[in-house]
Amino acid sequence: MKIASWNVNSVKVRLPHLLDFLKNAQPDVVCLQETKCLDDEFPRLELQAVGYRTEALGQRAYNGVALLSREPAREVARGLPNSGDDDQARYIAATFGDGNGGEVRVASLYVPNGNPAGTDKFAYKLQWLARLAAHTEDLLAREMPFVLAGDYNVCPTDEDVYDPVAWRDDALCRIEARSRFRALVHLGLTDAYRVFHREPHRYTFWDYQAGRWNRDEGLRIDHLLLSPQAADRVAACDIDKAPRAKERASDHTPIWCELAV
DNA sequence: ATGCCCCCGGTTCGGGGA
Repeated sequence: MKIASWNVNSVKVRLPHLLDFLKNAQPDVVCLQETKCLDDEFPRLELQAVGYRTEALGQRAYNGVALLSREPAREVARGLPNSGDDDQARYIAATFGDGNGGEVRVASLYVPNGNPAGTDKFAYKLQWLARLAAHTEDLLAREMPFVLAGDYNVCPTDEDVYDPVAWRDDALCRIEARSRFRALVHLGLTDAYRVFHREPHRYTFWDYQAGRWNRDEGLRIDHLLLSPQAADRVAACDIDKAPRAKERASDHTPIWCELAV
């Protein structure tokens, strides 16, 4: 089962690139972030025409997450279970069959950016990561394969950013954000990318400004975190840089992993 | 030090992104 994650920065604008990605990468499940559209504006028919079903949690203009899949999604959860009165569209999860009698729980999540550090936005980011960790403890108790996929807006180490000094006080690199991310991972999750790639300076995001893509000056902030049962089955993981090179690209590019059945 | 670029809608600027 091939599972991909991609912050598309508007699913409507990026639809041609998304259709290309589906055709070229042939994923079974795709986790989207920053869809930036209401659910009834989601381009479901165009995706259905190439064999994908859609489960979406959107809002107007900002945020928005979705799951695309070849097989039907079951037990769809919209929003973190412990989200209280937080109505920002940042989490959707569902269970998918692996085609061999097994099942995998997949979440598409979009952690708040949190800039500038030290503001209420930063506090919201840290609180959101804490809520995600609390929910992850419940998921772990189920002892099943699951993948928490998405734009974490956290650059885990200085090896994951082109200029750690320039970014040290950014909300993506701040110690508090890294600490919350580490606490999440240390519950027992595995960073799928680092199972297969140990080299530093591999990125999933390149800012639109200042020619960052052309200089390969980016950050690794999109992650696939695996439960122990999923980590035992992971057969491959990589970043697909091709979509970022296109005209009118998202500032993020897809990351994917393959779980062996 | 700031902005560069991109997307959205209350559109022709400001908010948010990261």
